Amino acid sequence: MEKTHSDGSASASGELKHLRLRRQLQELAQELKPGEALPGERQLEEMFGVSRITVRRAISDLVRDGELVREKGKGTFVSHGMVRSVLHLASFNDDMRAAGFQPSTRVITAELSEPPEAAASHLRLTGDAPAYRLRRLRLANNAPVSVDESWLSPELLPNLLAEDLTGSLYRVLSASGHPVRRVQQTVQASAASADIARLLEIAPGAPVLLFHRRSFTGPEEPGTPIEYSISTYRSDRYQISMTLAQ
Amino acid sequence: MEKTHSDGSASASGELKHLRLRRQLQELAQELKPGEALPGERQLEEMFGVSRITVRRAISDLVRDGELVREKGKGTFVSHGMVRSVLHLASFNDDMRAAGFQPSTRVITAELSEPPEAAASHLRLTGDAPAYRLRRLRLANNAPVSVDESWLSPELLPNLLAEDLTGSLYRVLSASGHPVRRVQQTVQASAASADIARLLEIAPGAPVLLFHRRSFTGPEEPGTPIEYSISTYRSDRYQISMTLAQ
DNA sequence: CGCGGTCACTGGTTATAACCAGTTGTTCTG
DNA sequence: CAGAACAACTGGTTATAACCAGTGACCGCG
Repeated sequence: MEKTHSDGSASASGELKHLRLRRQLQELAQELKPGEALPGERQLEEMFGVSRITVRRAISDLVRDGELVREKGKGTFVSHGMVRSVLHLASFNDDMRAAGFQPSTRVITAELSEPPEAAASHLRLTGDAPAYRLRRLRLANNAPVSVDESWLSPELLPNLLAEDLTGSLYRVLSASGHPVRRVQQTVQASAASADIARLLEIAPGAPVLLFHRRSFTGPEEPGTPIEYSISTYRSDRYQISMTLAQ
Repeated sequence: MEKTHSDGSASASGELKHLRLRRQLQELAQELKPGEALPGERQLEEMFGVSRITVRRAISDLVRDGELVREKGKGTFVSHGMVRSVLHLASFNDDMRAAGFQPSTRVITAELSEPPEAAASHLRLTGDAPAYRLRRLRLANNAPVSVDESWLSPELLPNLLAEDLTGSLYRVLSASGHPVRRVQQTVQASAASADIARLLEIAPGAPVLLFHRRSFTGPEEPGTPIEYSISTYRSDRYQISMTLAQ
């Protein structure tokens, strides 16, 4: 059998090879369960008669869309599910449970450390004054959904590092006498940085939902700043829901 | 001078070539103004002594992050600015003006057409009943910010296609006796599809903020469905802001 | 039996090359 | 002078190739 050869642009049918392969791989993935492995890249290039770079391109697109997951040395796997969250001062754990998932939290970092400018400014820290830095991976059914990076006031929370930080942070703040009463936050779409991507098990550059949050405690308006945080959610496993009226 | 040659992995300094080049290109872009062109890919490979695929990789990352913009046949350009929107029933135009941008709207499609299942379901259309389909590109200072794809009820709006659709759609609905009183929407991060990417002048796969919206009119609760829409916003030019309290 | 090394696999990076398709500017012809 | 054709540029796609680094299984040695 004579092999047809191509150095660029669309195939005979007018469709780009990587787009066609992408669809083919989607179909292949649908016959598998979450966590199951696809054939390796070199196998796929034999199976579909394309170059490895075309295979990688098709897989990269699917990885970015959250349909596939790649692990160096191990392979490429079928991906997971999604949570929809209403915007309110609810805990991650409650949201996950409401959606039928089993939440858990892995504390990656809990330390006193010098905060970035935005956090220092919100927490009204002067000079090189340190703040608590918590970096936590939030999971649903043991699959990563978000990375929360929080900076907290050491003045208000002298014993924070002695607390159990694997549950709701807001519950911990409340039990310490500092319930979060008000939050200002922004939401945007972004591309996952390399280290966040690794934690969330997504490709660097995959779309993520990014929250920047400034939290306040105390009864007065606007309240005393207590937390500055950046939360990064996997786009395939988390979205926001709301009702607006006038 | 002897050319050093590499077939993979990190350079002598331990840093991946495409990451180093990415930083170098960021610096180069900072010396330019939005809209100004970078040197072409083949020039960049000469300038930085890397292969074209490495140049393309570095540029792709910056395009995905919204820092650069690529146009086939024309070149690669420095990118634009950002709007922050509070979640409310405000118009796109008002939001843009509030942020100091000059809004405009380009109507790409305005037709009667068969709606997708989700739109038909919301609008309570039966069988093959058509709906109005509006596809509009929303711009700020003549640069694309979002693509709005709306499906509207022909029953409530018999003369919609005769209206001026380059302003606020909600104002048109209001003037037709059907003010939007309530909206249910979800927000997620997603990767731009090829056709949306083209309209928004971003790379296919770049992160975008995706709104799915169900709008209701009329005084009763929940109201009469009048619009189903999907809006896709460039992540580098649009984000959401909110205050939550308890 | 346990640990370390090797091998065969995995994905990741980078190279050169070829070709396609879009854009723009210049030149030639009617 | 206007339009068409051509050339030189642009980014986009795909190929083959080489090498790197991670993973897991298997084998050999202590």
